[in-house]
Amino acid sequence: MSGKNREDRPVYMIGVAAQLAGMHPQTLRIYERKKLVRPGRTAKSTRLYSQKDIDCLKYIQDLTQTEGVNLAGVKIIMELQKRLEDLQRTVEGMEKRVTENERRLAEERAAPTRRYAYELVVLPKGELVKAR
Amino acid sequence: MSGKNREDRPVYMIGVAAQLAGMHPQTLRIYERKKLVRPGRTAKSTRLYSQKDIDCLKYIQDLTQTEGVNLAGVKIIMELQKRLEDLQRTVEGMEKRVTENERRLAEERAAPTRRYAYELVVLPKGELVKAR
DNA sequence: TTGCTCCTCACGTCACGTGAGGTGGC
DNA sequence: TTGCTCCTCACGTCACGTGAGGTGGC
Repeated sequence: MSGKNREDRPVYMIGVAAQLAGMHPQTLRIYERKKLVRPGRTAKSTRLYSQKDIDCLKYIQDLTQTEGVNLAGVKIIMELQKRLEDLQRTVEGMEKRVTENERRLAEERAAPTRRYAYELVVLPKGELVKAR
Repeated sequence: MSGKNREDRPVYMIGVAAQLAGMHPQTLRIYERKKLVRPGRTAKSTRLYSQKDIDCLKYIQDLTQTEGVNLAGVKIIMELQKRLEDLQRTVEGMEKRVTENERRLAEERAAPTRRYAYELVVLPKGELVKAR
């Protein structure tokens, strides 16, 4: 993976970002102070927002306008969402492991003879095995 | 499992519940209206709070007082917490399944000879097996 | 009767969004 | 210069907790 993809590249100045998100520029400054969004900065300290930041702003807007959540709540909700997504990925990874293991286990049980037969042929030519 | 355990039994009337949670009784009524807590009711519609309800009230108090979250936020946070706990239980169940399967798989691989040896002795007495 | 319960309505406080006012660099 | 950026301060609105006021059943 490369470090930053297109979505992560900070490109919009605050005025454009605010317009894209349908918000007041001052609101974006408030959100940054409360650490809800972390735009990049130019050397001259002008804020630069990425597409990901814009998406985040829209999500915050949904929580505050539609759901009526305040900013303290938004912060915690976003953290929980992140933890949920991480855990969801963990579950998916484990699901793969479980089905893979169960497939192997079934394989191992269905065909033990085949494997053993191979182990038998490594005996020296002409030798006999006596059954009890 | 029995349906209700000790924690779930609604026993405290609103005045006692409010005292235990360190809140105003009226606040408890507000929380019920917003569906943050669902106390039981007597036939005469007097609210009855369980220990679980009291714990829930204390959790809400922590979110509102310490974290500054409003009630809309509390509602969503509690839902997310529940989903996280459910998912956490799923992960634990899967972990058990993974380790159990991997143990069996290792067992199956470490001792194929033992199992095959058994399969060999079911041959009729005195019969011979010729190696290639 | 006392002390609880139920409810509704009103007020004070605080969070937050909007906007004004003044600055500085492309 | 124009239009952006940066910042701080102030005001209006709304959510929510507190409490009053009036009711009814152990």
